Amino acid sequence: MPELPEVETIRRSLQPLLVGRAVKTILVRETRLRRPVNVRQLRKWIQGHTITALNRRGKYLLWQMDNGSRLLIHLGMSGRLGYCAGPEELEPHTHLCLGLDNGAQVRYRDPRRFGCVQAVAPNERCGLLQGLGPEPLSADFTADYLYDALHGSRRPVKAALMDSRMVVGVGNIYANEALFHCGIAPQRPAGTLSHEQWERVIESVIRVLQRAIRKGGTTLNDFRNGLGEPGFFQTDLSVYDQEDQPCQRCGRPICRVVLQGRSTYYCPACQK
DNA sequence: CAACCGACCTGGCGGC
DNA sequence: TGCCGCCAGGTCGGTT
Repeated sequence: MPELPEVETIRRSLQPLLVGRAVKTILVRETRLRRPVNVRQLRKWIQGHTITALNRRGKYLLWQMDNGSRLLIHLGMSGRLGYCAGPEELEPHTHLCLGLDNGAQVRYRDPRRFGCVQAVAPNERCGLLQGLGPEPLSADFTADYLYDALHGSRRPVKAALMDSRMVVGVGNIYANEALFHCGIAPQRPAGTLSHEQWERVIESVIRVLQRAIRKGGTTLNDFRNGLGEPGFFQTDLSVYDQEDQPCQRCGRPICRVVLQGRSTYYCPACQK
């Protein structure tokens, strides 16, 4: 479900409600996520402490606590975080409930259980965050960097964009969309792009992510922000899930192929 | 070693 | 109506 714009949307919706609040109770109803939830660590480092900031790194949400620890949450494919002001009925697949000092709860739901919830001790470096590439909306995401890093690479440019060691936060939807907007074919070997083409790729990635954030993310099925509200970027999708639909630029049908085991959409006429 | 591929899960949908 | 196969926004570890 969530790529960078969706995680950022959740972050922005929850931040004003969480910062300054203490986590009083932690209820873990299911520990079998992608990696087992370590309940002891959660109680030790998170329970009883106050949230000082809500940050994001790629697709990870990072709750900064006043003792220097962090609560790291990844939503996988189907994860949701929801703020409940009152004692609403628990929805299915609610694996974690964090009770706040104002009586509200933050609930983590994840039917497929591909997500991750982990407490990181103060000053501990978290393995999951090691080796991540630059943020696409930061000054580190440059054509120089990508041109050098992918020089000589024969892997498809789309695979490179979706590799979190290259750049974080770009998933299947936005990789497809960005490549359409800069006119580069997804299967094009990354090492064949010129410096100027990387500049256009970067410009497209940034623009599509920013527009998606402005629209509150893409709700294909079930994405909701922390307040339960959907996003609206799905109406702006140019190629993702648009097989056989006319290309916006040339009118020829959008093609779907499978690349790296992922559905890949593009216009063979407009993208070279 | 870069690059590919299956595995991890549940739910929803289309086809028969 | 119901069953079956396929597909899904993401990683990661093992294999080639």
